[in-house]
Amino acid sequence: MQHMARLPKDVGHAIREERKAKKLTQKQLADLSGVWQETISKIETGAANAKLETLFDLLAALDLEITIRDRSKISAAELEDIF
Amino acid sequence: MQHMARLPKDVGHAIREERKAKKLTQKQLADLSGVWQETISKIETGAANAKLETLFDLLAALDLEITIRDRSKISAAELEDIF
DNA sequence: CCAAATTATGATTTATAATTCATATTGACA
DNA sequence: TGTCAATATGAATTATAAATCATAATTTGG
Repeated sequence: MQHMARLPKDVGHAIREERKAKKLTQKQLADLSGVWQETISKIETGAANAKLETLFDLLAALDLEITIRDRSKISAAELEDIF
Repeated sequence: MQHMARLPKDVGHAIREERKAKKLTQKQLADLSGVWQETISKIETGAANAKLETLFDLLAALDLEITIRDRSKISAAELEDIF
């Protein structure tokens, strides 16, 4: 799955979905990433405005990365249909 | 162009390239985004670990967005060749 | 090469994220 | 529905990003 994000809360949603897809609890992700469970909770619920380093720590633990691109590009949903 | 990012400094490089591609100075981007020129400089040179809100302010001003996806997906370079 | 524009750096202050601890709330399921 | 696991919340402290100002260094065009 691919997640488009334009606001911090979009990132929280993506993290939560990917964590659940990998069947991890917040505590397990905390142990894998070095980020506290409480911090993960706040990021996932949108109550936080994380730093990039924190985000990348979480993405690395979930084997994810981000790409930066024009908003006009083909949508994630369309890409999913192709690949 | 599409930029893959796994570390904060990758984000700085992407911002700088996209700003230059759009022929904007740091000051102009500052005025567009509400982020200070000094802050943009520090992010672009990798001397900063920005917050998500700051990143999204810059991306919006540059008409960019991010996507979050598995690291194993087809590479940005390959996608570029297709679209 | 000079001058102006652009970018970078450093210090200080202010705002806020992350950590830490404690505990409350919610969710899963026997 | 009672219990344990999982998640959320809140307070206090610590760490650090952003804002702000000043100015130095670098780049660019004439």
